[in-house]
Amino acid sequence: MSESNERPQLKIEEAKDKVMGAIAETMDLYGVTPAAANLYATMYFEGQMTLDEMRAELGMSKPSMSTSVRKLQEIEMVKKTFTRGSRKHTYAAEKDFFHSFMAFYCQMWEREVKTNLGAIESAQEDFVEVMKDSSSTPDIVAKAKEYYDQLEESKTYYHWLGELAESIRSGEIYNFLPKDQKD
Amino acid sequence: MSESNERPQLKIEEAKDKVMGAIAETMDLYGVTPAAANLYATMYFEGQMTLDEMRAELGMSKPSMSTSVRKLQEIEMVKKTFTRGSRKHTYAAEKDFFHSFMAFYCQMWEREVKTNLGAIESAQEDFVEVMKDSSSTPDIVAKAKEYYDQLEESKTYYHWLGELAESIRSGEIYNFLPKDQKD
DNA sequence: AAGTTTATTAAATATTTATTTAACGTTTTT
DNA sequence: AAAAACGTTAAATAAATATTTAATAAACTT
Repeated sequence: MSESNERPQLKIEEAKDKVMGAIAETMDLYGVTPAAANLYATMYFEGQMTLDEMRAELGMSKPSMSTSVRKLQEIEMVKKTFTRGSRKHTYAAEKDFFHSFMAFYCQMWEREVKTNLGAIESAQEDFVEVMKDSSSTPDIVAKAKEYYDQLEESKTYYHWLGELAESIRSGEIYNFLPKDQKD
Repeated sequence: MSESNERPQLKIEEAKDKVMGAIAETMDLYGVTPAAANLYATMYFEGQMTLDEMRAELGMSKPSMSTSVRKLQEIEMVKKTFTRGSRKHTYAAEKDFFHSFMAFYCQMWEREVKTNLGAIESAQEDFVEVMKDSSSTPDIVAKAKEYYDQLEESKTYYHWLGELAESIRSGEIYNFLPKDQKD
């Protein structure tokens, strides 16, 4: 690094830091650890990296990098890259935010739909049984019906959420909201 | 509570518990504490509640209820209700999940767009300056341009995310994905 | 096959976050 | 005006989570 390009070089680093800071700051929203957030922010401006390079860059332990990378792979924000000749594994940041958005939210929403809809269906069966049970007093039956209806109403939401996830996975959503919309 | 309705009554409680469990379990996705998650799950099957009733129901401290309620109000999953005659504040769960979805995600995405887009704009200005700087070597300029372009590309995503939030806030999204879609 | 490099797992530690107890301020009631 | 009820804030404790060091396992090289 020569003396004449030090100032611009510094400016580049500062500019990168601004963006990296913002990314790391908003990534808590994605439920990742600070280490993983910083790692992604770093990788966003790098090509592929090895665990050792990550550790050197962030000044953290290798297992921490290993764990963080795995977490980031789970939500598809980092992908493994193949590098012939090197024994070290290499990874690269997924830079297409549309892809990350899809992977993260669809996974999350699908889990929510599955878990809650499952519980709702099961509970509704119970409420029906209570309503049919001859030992239920009228006010018990009324309560059961009230809860049943409340759950039935909520199913509309979970179906919608599932549809939303599906339309994002399929890309159909972009017919409604184009990627390159200018306004 | 008479002896004859104990079985159905128990069944109702068990059915509620299933749904409450699922709600509490998936609410970690919304970044709330376990106390807040359990509180919302409880309130979902109740009408309005006072802090003391919450504490009694969950067996937790009053400040914990106070904090949890405030957090849930922030993401609009609980709203304050007016009860004339009582000095105690009363709160009720927002049972319209569409509303909660909107409040939570739009707030989150708008924060992300604002923070990251702000940093990106600022960084891009820096990269432009580096490119115009006569003391920058050709490879420095090339690097600056590369980063500039990468950021420019990413702006498409943030604009899209902002649009998505807007269409959810306005309800326009339901033209594309109707609430009551059956399939 | 032995030795070396790399990644992962396990156990221990450090840090952060959630929760509680205690204190405070505000509002209402008498 | 004094006392009581209620909610919130502050400090302390408890619990959970992230991170590290140390140990293990797997893959490659010679």
